[in-house]
Amino acid sequence: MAETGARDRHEAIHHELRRRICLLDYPPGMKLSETELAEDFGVSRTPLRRALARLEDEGLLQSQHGVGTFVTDASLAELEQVYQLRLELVELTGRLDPIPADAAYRARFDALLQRSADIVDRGTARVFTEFDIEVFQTLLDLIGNQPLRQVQERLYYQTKRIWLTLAMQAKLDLQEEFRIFHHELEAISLALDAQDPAALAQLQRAHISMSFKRLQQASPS
Amino acid sequence: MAETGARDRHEAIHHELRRRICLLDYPPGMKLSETELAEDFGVSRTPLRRALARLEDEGLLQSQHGVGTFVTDASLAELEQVYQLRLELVELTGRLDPIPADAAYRARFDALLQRSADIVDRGTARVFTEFDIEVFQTLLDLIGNQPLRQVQERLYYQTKRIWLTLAMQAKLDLQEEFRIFHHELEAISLALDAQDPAALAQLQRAHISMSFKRLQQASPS
DNA sequence: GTCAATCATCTTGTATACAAGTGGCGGTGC
DNA sequence: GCACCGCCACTTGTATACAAGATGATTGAC
Repeated sequence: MAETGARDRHEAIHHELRRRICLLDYPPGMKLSETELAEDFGVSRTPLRRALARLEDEGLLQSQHGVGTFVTDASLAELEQVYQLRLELVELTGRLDPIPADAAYRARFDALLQRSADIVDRGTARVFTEFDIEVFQTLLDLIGNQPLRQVQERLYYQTKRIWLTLAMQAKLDLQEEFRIFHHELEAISLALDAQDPAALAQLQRAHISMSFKRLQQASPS
Repeated sequence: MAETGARDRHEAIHHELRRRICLLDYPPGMKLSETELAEDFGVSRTPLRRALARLEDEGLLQSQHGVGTFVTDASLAELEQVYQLRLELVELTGRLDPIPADAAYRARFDALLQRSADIVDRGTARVFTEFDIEVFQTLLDLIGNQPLRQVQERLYYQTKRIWLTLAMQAKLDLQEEFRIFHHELEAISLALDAQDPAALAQLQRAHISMSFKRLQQASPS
């Protein structure tokens, strides 16, 4: 833990902003004010700008001198390559140093599975997205290859906004989406019990692929 | 081209520092001075620190409050996961939107092939590394999937230092390394002529794999 | 002599003042 | 009425002063 403490602060701001962008609190095209954000987080512009710079490197923001800092678009067409890469990478998570799930992890995942059932009954698009992020972060812990884990995380946040965007435009059948996701979690739970990381990865790949197909159908091509 | 001009300056500094780290001008463990670097580039610490922050995110630097900014180690053991991931990713470059090589590109590559022959005769470890970077950048232009290209570039600079480190410790047979690399370029040239991106990717994968094996044998495990 | 505490000096991290740049608003000439 | 020019408010980018932190030397007590 050679962390300086400052690094933690940067990470916290970066994570929070990334979360807000992903949940469309800051929708695509929105102009962000550096001074306002700095006040929100109780820091000056300097450390805040470090977080903004990283988000810009990650493709979630774009700054223009003298104009403003804007949330980037999340169009399916532009992010199709990201989706295709995600498909391949998630399959790699089953082959490159997969971390076996112990009893504690399975208990943790079962808790998620329980909550998933609730969401099917009385969930909203936003609650579902928050839950999806939590599930994703949990599944990241099974990736032993650290650089692969980092890339996966980056690509996830680039593409996840699309689902919520279409969902809020009522282009998606939420009940159907919730039900499919719950089914995916049940399948993953089986793969965890079977201690078969490759199968787990292929399950995820299949669902990402199908989700992408549904988004394509819902999106005005 | 909405680039503000400032972005270009950041990129230039980032690229130059990355190059110096990769070529061991700044060897692992070296302490970098922000003020000195700022003077070198003719800017203040503020924009320089943005480049340093990005290099830290990319794993090439590490800063400690009150102590200094240090070049990270490039041990084969720690970067084995990066190598394994590179193996898989380079294979993907042949499947995800590969860009066919036109006549102009083949001419460009042939020029590299010519220079490669010279290096076999009278090259040094450093000249070879500079050339390797140039070849790598050229091959990047065949990757149509942009996020894949970005990840490839990041991982390359993380691992490339290892070769030069071992080479300067006289742990590698330079003549053999040069000869093998020239052979790889000849094979790649054939794949370009054959317009077979998948074969090209597999050739690269094979050579990365063999290079990794040689590094493992040369490294004191 | 040895140990410990304090201070000097260096580093990175932060806050703030200022420069560079953009866009809009209004005045002005016609 | 309309086109054009200049000014002004606002934003991001940069430079600089200052705070926080760490290391090593130095000085003092014992």
